[in-house]
Amino acid sequence: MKIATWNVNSLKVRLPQVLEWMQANPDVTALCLQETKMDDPVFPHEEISAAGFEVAFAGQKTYNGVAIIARAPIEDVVINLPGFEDPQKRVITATINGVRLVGAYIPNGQDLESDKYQYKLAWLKALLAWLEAQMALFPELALLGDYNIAPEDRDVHDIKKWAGGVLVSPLEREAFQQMQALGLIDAFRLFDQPEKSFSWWDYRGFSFKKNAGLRIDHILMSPRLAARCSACQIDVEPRKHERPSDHTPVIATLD
DNA sequence: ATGGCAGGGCACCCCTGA
Repeated sequence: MKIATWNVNSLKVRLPQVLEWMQANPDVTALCLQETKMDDPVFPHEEISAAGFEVAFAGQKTYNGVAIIARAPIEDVVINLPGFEDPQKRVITATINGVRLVGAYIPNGQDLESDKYQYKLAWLKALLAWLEAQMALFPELALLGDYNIAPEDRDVHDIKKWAGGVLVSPLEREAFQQMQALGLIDAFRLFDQPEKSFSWWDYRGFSFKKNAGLRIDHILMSPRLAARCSACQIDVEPRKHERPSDHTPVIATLD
Protein backbone atom coordinates (compact mmCIF):
# COMPACT_ATOMS: atom_id res chain seq x y z
CA MET A 1 0.00 0.00 0.00
CA LYS A 2 0.98 3.62 -0.49
CA ILE A 3 0.10 6.67 1.57
CA ALA A 4 0.32 10.20 0.26
CA THR A 5 -0.18 13.87 1.02
CA TRP A 6 -1.12 16.78 -1.21
CA ASN A 7 -1.91 20.39 -0.44
CA VAL A 8 -4.42 21.06 -3.21
CA ASN A 9 -4.97 24.81 -2.62
CA SER A 10 -8.75 24.65 -3.11
CA LEU A 11 -10.47 21.31 -3.64
CA LYS A 12 -13.19 23.09 -5.61
CA VAL A 13 -10.65 23.85 -8.31
CA ARG A 14 -8.54 20.72 -7.92
CA LEU A 15 -11.12 17.92 -7.43
CA PRO A 16 -10.87 16.68 -11.03
CA GLN A 17 -7.08 16.55 -10.70
CA VAL A 18 -7.33 14.71 -7.40
CA LEU A 19 -9.66 12.04 -8.80
CA GLU A 20 -7.51 11.73 -11.92
CA TRP A 21 -4.42 11.35 -9.74
CA MET A 22 -6.06 8.65 -7.62
CA GLN A 23 -7.01 6.72 -10.77
CA ALA A 24 -3.46 7.08 -12.09
CA ASN A 25 -2.06 5.82 -8.76
CA PRO A 26 -4.05 2.68 -7.96
CA ASP A 27 -1.63 1.62 -5.20
CA VAL A 28 -2.41 4.70 -3.12
CA THR A 29 -4.59 3.50 -0.26
CA ALA A 30 -4.90 6.86 1.45
CA LEU A 31 -4.36 10.44 0.33
CA CYS A 32 -4.33 13.26 2.87
CA LEU A 33 -5.44 16.63 1.48
CA GLN A 34 -4.81 20.10 2.85
CA GLU A 35 -6.25 23.51 2.04
CA THR A 36 -9.53 22.18 0.74
CA LYS A 37 -10.99 25.65 1.51
CA MET A 38 -14.51 24.19 1.65
CA ASP A 39 -17.05 24.21 4.42
CA ASP A 40 -18.49 20.79 5.29
CA PRO A 41 -21.98 21.40 3.82
CA VAL A 42 -20.50 21.99 0.35
CA PHE A 43 -17.79 19.31 0.50
CA PRO A 44 -18.02 17.12 -2.66
CA HIS A 45 -18.28 13.80 -0.80
CA GLU A 46 -20.84 12.47 -3.26
CA GLU A 47 -18.54 12.91 -6.25
CA ILE A 48 -15.72 11.27 -4.33
CA SER A 49 -17.92 8.36 -3.23
CA ALA A 50 -19.25 7.99 -6.76
CA ALA A 51 -15.66 7.64 -7.95
CA GLY A 52 -15.34 4.68 -5.59
CA PHE A 53 -13.48 6.17 -2.63
CA GLU A 54 -14.01 6.53 1.07
CA VAL A 55 -13.66 10.05 2.39
CA ALA A 56 -13.45 11.91 5.70
CA PHE A 57 -13.18 15.68 5.97
CA ALA A 58 -13.14 18.71 8.21
CA GLY A 59 -13.40 22.07 6.54
CA GLN A 60 -14.23 25.72 6.79
CA LYS A 61 -14.94 28.51 4.39
CA THR A 62 -12.08 30.23 2.52
CA TYR A 63 -9.12 28.91 4.50
CA ASN A 64 -7.55 25.67 5.67
CA GLY A 65 -9.58 22.45 5.56
CA VAL A 66 -8.31 18.86 5.53
CA ALA A 67 -9.57 15.54 4.21
CA ILE A 68 -8.58 11.92 3.67
CA ILE A 69 -9.53 10.02 0.51
CA ALA A 70 -9.04 6.26 0.74
CA ARG A 71 -9.55 2.92 -0.95
CA ALA A 72 -10.18 1.22 2.40
CA PRO A 73 -12.45 2.03 5.34
CA ILE A 74 -11.55 5.15 7.31
CA GLU A 75 -11.91 4.40 11.01
CA ASP A 76 -11.72 6.24 14.35
CA VAL A 77 -11.68 9.73 12.88
CA VAL A 78 -10.60 12.58 15.14
CA ILE A 79 -10.88 16.22 13.99
CA ASN A 80 -8.33 18.83 15.10
CA LEU A 81 -6.05 18.54 18.14
CA PRO A 82 -7.99 17.45 21.21
CA GLY A 83 -7.44 19.91 24.06
CA PHE A 84 -6.27 22.70 21.73
CA GLU A 85 -9.06 25.19 21.09
CA ASP A 86 -8.85 26.15 17.45
CA PRO A 87 -11.56 27.36 15.06
CA GLN A 88 -9.23 26.57 12.14
CA LYS A 89 -9.61 23.11 10.63
CA ARG A 90 -6.08 21.82 10.19
CA VAL A 91 -5.90 18.20 11.37
CA ILE A 92 -7.69 14.96 10.61
CA THR A 93 -6.56 11.71 12.21
CA ALA A 94 -7.86 8.29 11.21
CA THR A 95 -6.95 4.62 11.00
CA ILE A 96 -6.73 2.93 7.59
CA ASN A 97 -5.67 -0.70 7.27
CA GLY A 98 -4.45 -0.57 10.85
CA VAL A 99 -2.16 2.41 10.21
CA ARG A 100 -2.81 5.59 12.15
CA LEU A 101 -2.61 8.60 9.84
CA VAL A 102 -2.41 12.16 11.07
CA GLY A 103 -3.10 14.54 8.18
CA ALA A 104 -2.02 18.06 9.07
CA TYR A 105 -1.91 21.55 7.64
CA ILE A 106 0.57 23.27 9.92
CA PRO A 107 0.15 27.06 10.06
CA ASN A 108 2.32 29.21 7.82
CA GLY A 109 3.23 31.82 10.45
CA GLN A 110 3.39 34.71 7.95
CA ASP A 111 6.47 36.38 9.49
CA LEU A 112 8.47 36.12 12.69
CA GLU A 113 6.88 39.26 14.20
CA SER A 114 3.33 38.18 13.46
CA ASP A 115 0.77 36.84 15.93
CA LYS A 116 0.39 34.07 13.35
CA TYR A 117 3.94 32.97 14.12
CA GLN A 118 3.12 32.67 17.83
CA TYR A 119 0.03 30.71 16.85
CA LYS A 120 2.21 28.43 14.71
CA LEU A 121 4.56 27.74 17.62
CA ALA A 122 1.69 27.08 20.06
CA TRP A 123 0.03 24.90 17.44
CA LEU A 124 3.22 22.87 16.93
CA LYS A 125 3.46 22.33 20.67
CA ALA A 126 -0.11 20.98 20.74
CA LEU A 127 0.61 18.79 17.71
CA LEU A 128 3.66 17.35 19.45
CA ALA A 129 1.54 16.36 22.47
CA TRP A 130 -1.06 14.77 20.18
CA LEU A 131 1.62 12.81 18.33
CA GLU A 132 3.16 11.54 21.53
CA ALA A 133 -0.24 10.37 22.82
CA GLN A 134 -1.19 8.75 19.49
CA MET A 135 2.17 7.02 19.14
CA ALA A 136 1.64 5.39 22.52
CA LEU A 137 -1.64 3.93 21.23
CA PHE A 138 -0.70 3.19 17.62
CA PRO A 139 2.73 1.68 16.89
CA GLU A 140 2.23 2.21 13.17
CA LEU A 141 1.66 5.92 12.71
CA ALA A 142 2.47 8.56 10.11
CA LEU A 143 2.18 12.33 10.14
CA LEU A 144 1.50 13.48 6.59
CA GLY A 145 0.92 16.98 5.40
CA ASP A 146 1.99 20.48 4.65
CA TYR A 147 4.31 21.23 7.56
CA ASN A 148 5.23 24.72 6.41
CA ILE A 149 8.73 23.88 7.65
CA ALA A 150 11.79 23.28 5.50
CA PRO A 151 13.76 21.14 7.95
CA GLU A 152 17.24 21.67 6.51
CA ASP A 153 19.01 24.13 4.23
CA ARG A 154 19.11 21.52 1.47
CA ASP A 155 15.30 21.67 1.46
CA VAL A 156 15.46 25.28 0.28
CA HIS A 157 16.44 26.31 -3.27
CA ASP A 158 18.18 29.47 -2.07
CA ILE A 159 18.69 29.65 1.67
CA LYS A 160 19.96 33.24 1.51
CA LYS A 161 16.63 34.28 0.11
CA TRP A 162 14.62 32.56 2.84
CA ALA A 163 16.88 33.00 5.87
CA GLY A 164 15.32 35.03 8.66
CA GLY A 165 11.78 34.18 7.65
CA VAL A 166 9.12 31.64 8.47
CA LEU A 167 9.47 28.05 7.22
CA VAL A 168 13.19 28.00 8.10
CA SER A 169 13.33 29.75 11.49
CA PRO A 170 15.23 27.97 14.29
CA LEU A 171 12.15 27.51 16.50
CA GLU A 172 10.20 25.83 13.69
CA ARG A 173 13.09 23.58 12.80
CA GLU A 174 13.42 22.78 16.48
CA ALA A 175 9.77 21.70 16.54
CA PHE A 176 10.48 19.42 13.58
CA GLN A 177 13.46 17.98 15.47
CA GLN A 178 11.27 17.43 18.52
CA MET A 179 9.02 15.29 16.35
CA GLN A 180 12.10 13.33 15.34
CA ALA A 181 13.05 13.06 19.01
CA LEU A 182 9.72 11.31 19.61
CA GLY A 183 11.02 8.68 17.20
CA LEU A 184 9.37 9.93 14.04
CA ILE A 185 11.45 9.44 10.91
CA ASP A 186 11.42 11.53 7.72
CA ALA A 187 10.49 8.85 5.16
CA PHE A 188 11.89 10.92 2.30
CA ARG A 189 15.38 10.91 3.82
CA LEU A 190 15.39 7.14 4.33
CA PHE A 191 16.37 6.88 0.68
CA ASP A 192 18.79 8.43 -1.79
CA GLN A 193 17.07 11.42 -3.37
CA PRO A 194 17.89 13.80 -6.18
CA GLU A 195 19.48 17.06 -5.08
CA LYS A 196 17.09 19.99 -5.03
CA SER A 197 14.01 17.91 -4.34
CA PHE A 198 11.09 20.19 -3.53
CA SER A 199 7.35 19.87 -2.95
CA TRP A 200 6.28 23.50 -3.36
CA TRP A 201 7.05 26.19 -5.94
CA ASP A 202 5.76 29.74 -5.93
CA TYR A 203 3.27 30.49 -8.71
CA ARG A 204 5.26 33.62 -9.49
CA GLY A 205 8.43 34.18 -11.42
CA PHE A 206 8.50 30.83 -13.23
CA SER A 207 9.61 29.21 -9.97
CA PHE A 208 8.64 25.70 -11.01
CA LYS A 209 10.45 26.00 -14.33
CA LYS A 210 13.53 27.19 -12.46
CA ASN A 211 13.03 24.59 -9.72
CA ALA A 212 13.10 27.41 -7.18
CA GLY A 213 11.16 25.52 -4.53
CA LEU A 214 10.98 24.29 -0.97
CA ARG A 215 10.49 20.87 0.58
CA ILE A 216 7.79 21.60 3.13
CA ASP A 217 5.42 18.65 2.62
CA HIS A 218 6.54 15.62 4.57
CA ILE A 219 5.70 12.13 5.74
CA LEU A 220 7.12 11.29 9.16
CA MET A 221 6.77 7.71 10.38
CA SER A 222 6.93 5.90 13.67
CA PRO A 223 9.81 3.38 13.84
CA ARG A 224 7.50 0.41 13.26
CA LEU A 225 6.00 2.01 10.17
CA ALA A 226 9.36 3.24 8.88
CA ALA A 227 10.54 -0.38 9.02
CA ARG A 228 7.81 -1.16 6.48
CA CYS A 229 8.67 1.77 4.21
CA SER A 230 10.45 0.78 0.99
CA ALA A 231 10.22 4.04 -0.97
CA CYS A 232 9.30 7.68 -0.67
CA GLN A 233 9.11 10.15 -3.51
CA ILE A 234 7.78 13.49 -4.61
CA ASP A 235 5.49 13.25 -7.65
CA VAL A 236 6.13 16.43 -9.64
CA GLU A 237 3.73 15.51 -12.46
CA PRO A 238 0.66 17.30 -11.05
CA ARG A 239 2.66 20.54 -10.77
CA LYS A 240 2.98 20.48 -14.59
CA HIS A 241 -0.80 20.36 -15.04
CA GLU A 242 -2.95 23.25 -16.24
CA ARG A 243 -4.11 25.22 -13.18
CA PRO A 244 -1.91 23.28 -10.77
CA SER A 245 -1.75 23.53 -7.02
CA ASP A 246 1.49 25.19 -5.94
CA HIS A 247 2.22 21.99 -3.96
CA THR A 248 2.72 18.53 -5.42
CA PRO A 249 2.09 15.10 -3.83
CA VAL A 250 4.54 13.18 -1.65
CA ILE A 251 4.07 9.40 -1.65
CA ALA A 252 5.43 6.67 0.63
CA THR A 253 5.35 2.95 -0.16
CA LEU A 254 4.68 0.49 2.67
CA ASP A 255 5.42 -3.21 2.34
C1' DA B 1 13.60 46.92 -2.08
C1' DT B 2 9.40 45.37 -4.18
C1' DG B 3 6.24 42.52 -6.52
C1' DG B 4 5.43 38.76 -9.17
C1' DC B 5 0.58 34.56 -9.02
C1' DA B 6 -3.50 32.14 -7.46
C1' DG B 7 -7.84 31.40 -4.80
C1' DG B 8 -11.72 33.15 -2.26
C1' DG B 9 -14.81 36.62 -0.60
C1' DC B 10 -18.39 39.17 -1.72
C1' DA B 11 -18.06 43.21 -5.19
C1' DC B 12 -13.15 45.13 -8.00
C1' DC B 13 -10.04 45.66 -3.83
C1' DC B 14 -8.46 43.05 -0.01
C1' DC B 15 -6.68 39.03 2.58
C1' DT B 16 -3.75 34.98 2.71
C1' DG B 17 -0.52 31.95 1.17
C1' DA B 18 4.89 30.45 1.26
